[in-house]
Amino acid sequence: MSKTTNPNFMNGVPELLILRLLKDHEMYGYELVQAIRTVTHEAISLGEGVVYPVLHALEKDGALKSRRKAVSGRTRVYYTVTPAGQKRLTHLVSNWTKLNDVIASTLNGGAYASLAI
Amino acid sequence: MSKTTNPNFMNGVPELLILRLLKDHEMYGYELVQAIRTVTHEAISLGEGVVYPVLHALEKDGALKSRRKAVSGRTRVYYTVTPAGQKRLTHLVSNWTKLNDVIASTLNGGAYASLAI
DNA sequence: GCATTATACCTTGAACCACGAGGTATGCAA
DNA sequence: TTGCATACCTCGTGGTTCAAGGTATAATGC
Repeated sequence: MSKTTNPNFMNGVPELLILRLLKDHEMYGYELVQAIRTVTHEAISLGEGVVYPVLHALEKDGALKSRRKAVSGRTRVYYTVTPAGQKRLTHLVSNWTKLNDVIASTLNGGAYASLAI
Repeated sequence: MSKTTNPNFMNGVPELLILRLLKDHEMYGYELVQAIRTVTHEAISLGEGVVYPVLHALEKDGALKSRRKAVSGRTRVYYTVTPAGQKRLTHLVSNWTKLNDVIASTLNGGAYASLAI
């Protein structure tokens, strides 16, 4: 009777990164794709197929707000974080940090000592 | 033409935890399910539906070795890490650490300063 | 003596996310 | 004028994780 209560505990990292980057600067999708690559020194490389859907979902949820802006003939859609988005970001960061701590301590083996074997 | 080169960059954490725990002690599936819960202080709770398939896959890949053992009428399947599994663990840990570092530095905002804006 | 819980193994179907590939369109450089 | 970079988007696939179910034995509770 497996009783797990983690709703997909590892997911949502793209969302986390995107919210975090947008918190500092208003950005548009295409820019984000490259910013993530640059910021993570190529370690993480999210394609447009990941970024755009996340952006749309976050806006639909009220975590982001967008405005269209014409730049030299092309249209860019700039996104900014709403107060709701800010709250969501805080929550995601705290979750990630917690998760990370327990994984790190498990890898270091320290936590296992607490087990009664 | 999105060009991403991360084959599902966030996955494989259950595998990582299982290999890490088995490295210290020979364990059986049901025991692992609870060990993970205990070790992570309930932060991560992998069900049997996660653990058993991972165990089978790892054994099939030669990363684990199993032996059946009868304990008070019940049969337990104990798993140990093979040299190949040890190598795999090392690799997974290094990947996880690297990934983690870039995410952490992104969250801290330090990395963004390296962007030419 | 009987029912429930804990132990111990397992599989399966759905859900979800990330991915790659494709599609449209404009501007600029070779 | 051909190609590449910019800039937006969607869709189908695939791989993981999930909950829920199934089987069977031992121990505990009433």
